[in-house]
Amino acid sequence: MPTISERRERERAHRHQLIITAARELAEAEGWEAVTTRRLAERVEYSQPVLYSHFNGKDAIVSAVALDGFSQLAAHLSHARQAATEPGQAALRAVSHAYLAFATERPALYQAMFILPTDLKFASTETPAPLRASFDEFVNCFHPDNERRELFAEVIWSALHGIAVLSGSGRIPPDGQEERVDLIIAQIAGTRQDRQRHKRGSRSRT
Amino acid sequence: MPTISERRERERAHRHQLIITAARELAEAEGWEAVTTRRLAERVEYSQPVLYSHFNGKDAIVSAVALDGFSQLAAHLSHARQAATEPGQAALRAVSHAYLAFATERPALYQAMFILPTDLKFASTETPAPLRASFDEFVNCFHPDNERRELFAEVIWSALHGIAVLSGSGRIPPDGQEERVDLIIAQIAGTRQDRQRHKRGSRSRT
DNA sequence: GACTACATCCTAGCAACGCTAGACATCCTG
DNA sequence: CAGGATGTCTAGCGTTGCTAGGATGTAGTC
Repeated sequence: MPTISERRERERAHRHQLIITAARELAEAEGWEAVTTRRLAERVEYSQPVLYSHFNGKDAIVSAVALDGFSQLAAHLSHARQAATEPGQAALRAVSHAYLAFATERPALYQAMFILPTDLKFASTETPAPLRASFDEFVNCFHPDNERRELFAEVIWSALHGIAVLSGSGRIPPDGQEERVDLIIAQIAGTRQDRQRHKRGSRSRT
Repeated sequence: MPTISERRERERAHRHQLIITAARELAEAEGWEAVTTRRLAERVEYSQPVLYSHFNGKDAIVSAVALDGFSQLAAHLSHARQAATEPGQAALRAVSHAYLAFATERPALYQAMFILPTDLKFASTETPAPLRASFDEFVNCFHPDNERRELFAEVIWSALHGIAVLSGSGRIPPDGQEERVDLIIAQIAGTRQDRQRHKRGSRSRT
């Protein structure tokens, strides 16, 4: 067993993660426009080319940060959902608030996940697990018998994302978030959803 | 009467608009990453510095394109709303579909309006008229007596924006848009609003 | 009509960007 | 201890947004 190259591989993996966290921290401290390959290299105390031995380019680094972010988001949402006193609407409310809290408290990370161009594959067979896990937190707020729970999850997610990004960029007033979320949940996950159950087949989502 | 400098001012205004449309056309043809100051200057057949005599920088050019876009969007939505056979939910449905159609058919323009960094002031006293006009198209789908019509409009807009941007970037499957919009409208503007009536003393139909 | 004053526009260049080739150093292997 | 592979850095390429300073042409005055 080549224990010697194992150590190298370990060090390499460690440095890989170091780059990712350095990029995230730099972005969270000064914004993504401040994350240049030079400054990032300086921060990890290596020269620029080592970045390219780990990632295909800057976009790949952003993608790695985003993927990390999805893991954190999935954990965050999962925690909120399981902390809810009861499933159903209460869980959905908890997850939704957790989602918006994540978006507002970590804007740079959220930006990497949803706004900056990344290489991540969404909604396909090669979708990374953390992405799917985050999405499933919404899906699992609905009853398994609900054939349209994925559709509901998509819509909820979209609405929350819209609220997050529009208020984050000042397109809608930043205050009153609470009110909007409450309205969405009341309308989407209110009693109506029970009536939907007997209708319509589901769409396919990979 | 300084007819001589008037002509200059006219020519200058004409060139101003020329730059804006050239930027938009270039973005729509090859994407915003292809819109560089050099290529744009070449396209309007002037040198780079003239761009800076019209705009403070590239962001200002993008902002001007975005502002133009909001005028088009407002007209587009207004047309759809007034073409609706009846006000209320039908109008909201028409406006929503028109909004998503605009977003998908003119992705580059939509990107300038909502994703790229711009200097535009939203949701403030100095909000440009076209922005407010676009927003009001949603507001006007609800009955004036509805005290929460602005809130409803914000939520509808947010949800639509979320759908547009998430599917546009492949975060959710691009097909099934129709279904999502239908769901949102049904849930937001559907029968549930009747329940709001006895709760808040208002009704949302136009 | 010549001269000054001014506005307009372009050539040339700066610093910073993402990215890469090739030289240099380091380490394991035989 | 040599040889080769591996890893890292220096240096530089092409492009970006943006700007200084000179050239060119126009307008106004004697």
